Amino acid sequence: METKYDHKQIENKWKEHWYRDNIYEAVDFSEKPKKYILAELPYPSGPYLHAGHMMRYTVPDVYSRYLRMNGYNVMYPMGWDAFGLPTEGYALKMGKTPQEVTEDLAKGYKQSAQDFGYGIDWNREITTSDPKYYKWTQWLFLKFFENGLAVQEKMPVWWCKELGVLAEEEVLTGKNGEKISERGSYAVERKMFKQWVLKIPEYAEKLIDGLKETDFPDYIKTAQINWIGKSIGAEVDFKSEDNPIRVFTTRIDTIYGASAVIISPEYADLYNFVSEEHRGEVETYVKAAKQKSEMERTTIQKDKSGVFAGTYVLNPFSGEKCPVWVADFVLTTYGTGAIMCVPGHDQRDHEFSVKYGLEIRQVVKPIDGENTDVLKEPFTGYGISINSGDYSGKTSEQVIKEMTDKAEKEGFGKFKINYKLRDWVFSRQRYWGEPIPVVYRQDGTLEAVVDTKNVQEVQEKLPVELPYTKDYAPSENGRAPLERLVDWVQTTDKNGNPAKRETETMPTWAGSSWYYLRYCDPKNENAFADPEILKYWLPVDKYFGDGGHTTAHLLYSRFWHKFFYDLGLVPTSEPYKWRMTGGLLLGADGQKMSKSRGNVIDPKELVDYFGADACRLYLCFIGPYDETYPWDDHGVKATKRFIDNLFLLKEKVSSEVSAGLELEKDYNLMVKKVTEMCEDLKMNTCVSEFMIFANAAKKASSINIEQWKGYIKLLAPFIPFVAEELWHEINNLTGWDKKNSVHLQEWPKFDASKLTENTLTIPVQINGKVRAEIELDRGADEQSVENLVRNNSDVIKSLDGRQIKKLIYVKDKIVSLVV
RNA sequence: GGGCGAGUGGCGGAAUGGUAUACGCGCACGGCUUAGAACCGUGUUCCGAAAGGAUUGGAGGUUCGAGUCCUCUCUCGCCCACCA
Repeated sequence: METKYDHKQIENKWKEHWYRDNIYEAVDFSEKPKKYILAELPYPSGPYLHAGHMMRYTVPDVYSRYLRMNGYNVMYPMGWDAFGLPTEGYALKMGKTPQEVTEDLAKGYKQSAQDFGYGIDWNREITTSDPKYYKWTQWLFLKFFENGLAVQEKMPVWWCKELGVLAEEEVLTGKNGEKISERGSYAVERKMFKQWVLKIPEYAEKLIDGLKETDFPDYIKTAQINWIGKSIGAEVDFKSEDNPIRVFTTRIDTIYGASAVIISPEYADLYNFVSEEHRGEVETYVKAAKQKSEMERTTIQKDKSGVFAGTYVLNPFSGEKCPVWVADFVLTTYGTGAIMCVPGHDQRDHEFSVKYGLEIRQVVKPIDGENTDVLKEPFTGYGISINSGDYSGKTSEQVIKEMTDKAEKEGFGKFKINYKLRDWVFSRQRYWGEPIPVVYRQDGTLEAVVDTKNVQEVQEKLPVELPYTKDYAPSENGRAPLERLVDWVQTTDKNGNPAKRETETMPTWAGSSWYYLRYCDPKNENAFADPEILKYWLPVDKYFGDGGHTTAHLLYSRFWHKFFYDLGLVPTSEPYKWRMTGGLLLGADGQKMSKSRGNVIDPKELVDYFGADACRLYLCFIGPYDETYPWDDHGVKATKRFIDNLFLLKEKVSSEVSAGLELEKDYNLMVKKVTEMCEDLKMNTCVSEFMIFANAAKKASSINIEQWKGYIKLLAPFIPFVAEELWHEINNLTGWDKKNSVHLQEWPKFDASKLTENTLTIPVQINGKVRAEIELDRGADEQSVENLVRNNSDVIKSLDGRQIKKLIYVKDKIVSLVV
């Protein structure tokens, strides 16, 4: 295509100046007000940033450039989340070590971010796999350890032989309901393993409460609240000759309707509740359930199954005998692993009871007295208790309180809050991650490598460096690869006795849980960050990231932050003030980009061919940030054409006083709108405004030089290279001086007096339909407008003799007639 | 099954309760070209020759006035999924 400028030459020239002089520097303690704009850091997994990254980082870059020109001290940092599976996977594929590829990939990513002209302060670049960085990841981990929030627990975890242990969040449900790994789509199964876990449920309440302090959009708040899954209820014992069975319920008030107590197949002392005669049957069932759990237990089974255990327990309120059943729809990992089955008032219990012929009894009736048939359909709402002894006639809320109190007083139960949020499995049987800085003493007990408060010890012994090895591939047996480095594993404890190092490593999430803190003070060797500097920069003002991270990364890092806040390590109780989730960029065919489909967009090719500015402008123009779009070559061509036209418009610029008069309104309106839209992050409509002005300017006889300068400044955040070029040209700046960069200039202002005209045309509606237009003076009074309307020929024609019953005049906007 | 979000031209999309379809793509016609590409100009929601009429997934409602607010309903997307 024909082009009016040599984008390569322009880009190379300005890139060189900008980054050498670090014009996008974020200054600690600057007098200017600060803005911390953050976009999730990428994990290096290819030689160049991919198209999705461009989509993720361009709008935040435009926004931070806008803020910088508006007088803010802006930090828009970038780093590389190099530890973890993506980079390790890439290294395995390339037959190199992760260390080697990380260095190359980080270089390539940095280069591509600069090719795109991102306004990043590169003095703050970080890499999570850099020992200087993960020294502090380890130190922070030890804070959790010292405070009992990082512990080892034997627990069922997702496991697959390709990847080892996976976190709940790394497992997805496949097309047929089978569980697969997020990465690689391998079949996963449940296994019992001793695992490091972070006790995030201890912060469940604070994580819910803290949302109030943020300006997150509601859908993100709700997603987090739902994920945490708070349930208020009670635990109650059903007595037996042996130990009682304790159940968790949110509806203790329905206990008179309990037809059974159901325990999960993995229930700890299950066989205490199985009679001799039912033992065989139960064993078969438990075995089958286990099989299922190892294969595809979670295949969506609306179909419930279970077996009678042959024994009975006593309902603590009614004193009735209650049969004990075993069923795999009851989860071991939630509540107590046992439930009371109330078929009249719970959907699942209803299905189960219908299938096995258990008694269905109504113990709550709707408050409005409507008839319900619990035999057909359970009634799950609150209402009035019936058939419930002394409790009958009282409201559900009342009964819940009274029953819980009684259970507590008499010692057979208690008030209880449960959360769906589980312990965060924090160890991985992989090589490429932060070594967990703990040793096993000879007696098998654990010891932290250092006392985090002992400054000298920290400097001497952290980080526990990940030993270099070419033999880093995951083990067939799922054991940690570091176990194979026998010499490394051997160490000593604090007392000089032989000890063994922990060989498991932290998950990818570790480094990214606190990276936004490190950006504030990235080179600090004595602390993860200086408290005073953190106080200056925190919280993050705007956080842009991936939709998939709403319940994983975003929750994790809030958890870390809140814990650090409790320790007095960070100055704010929340890390992020505001969050926006970005959409995806699809291939031109509307499908997710993938090599197998052959629809992958290569940003390097695009930048080479169209230039960075055209690509940036297209990504802004394509639509709102949080939506998903297919790539469209025609779209970039259009933005490229727009930039080309700037080089034609340039010829019309004049410094004559009379120049550009006809554009005054267009220009001022554009400044006003673009300013407001940038504030609202509506970059797509900003581009429309630029085009509208260009269209008007094309028709105008001349453009005033001041208008042109303002236009270039408005364009600067969007097309930084061309803007810099045009700025230097119009100002006759021949050499480079940082302070003359367009990106450090002040944002244009608009003249409100140029926006309004004295006469305007407004529509006249008759019964809701526009029938005429009238011309009037701005601010005209109702009487004069009515005269205009009544004498308007179109109105007279449309009225066709009918009388005006009512006239509504919205000043300077519209006239509405009712006839 | 639950939660959240969204439905506007052939397409991406725009619209503080106040002239729906801005801006761009595509398309059509014209110009420039030996020709094509590129570029430039004009037009382009639909029906209709026009006058006019219809139109924001569908059905109701509130209002002088609804894409926007309320109720019901359909479809799609994302997240979660037996959490007692």
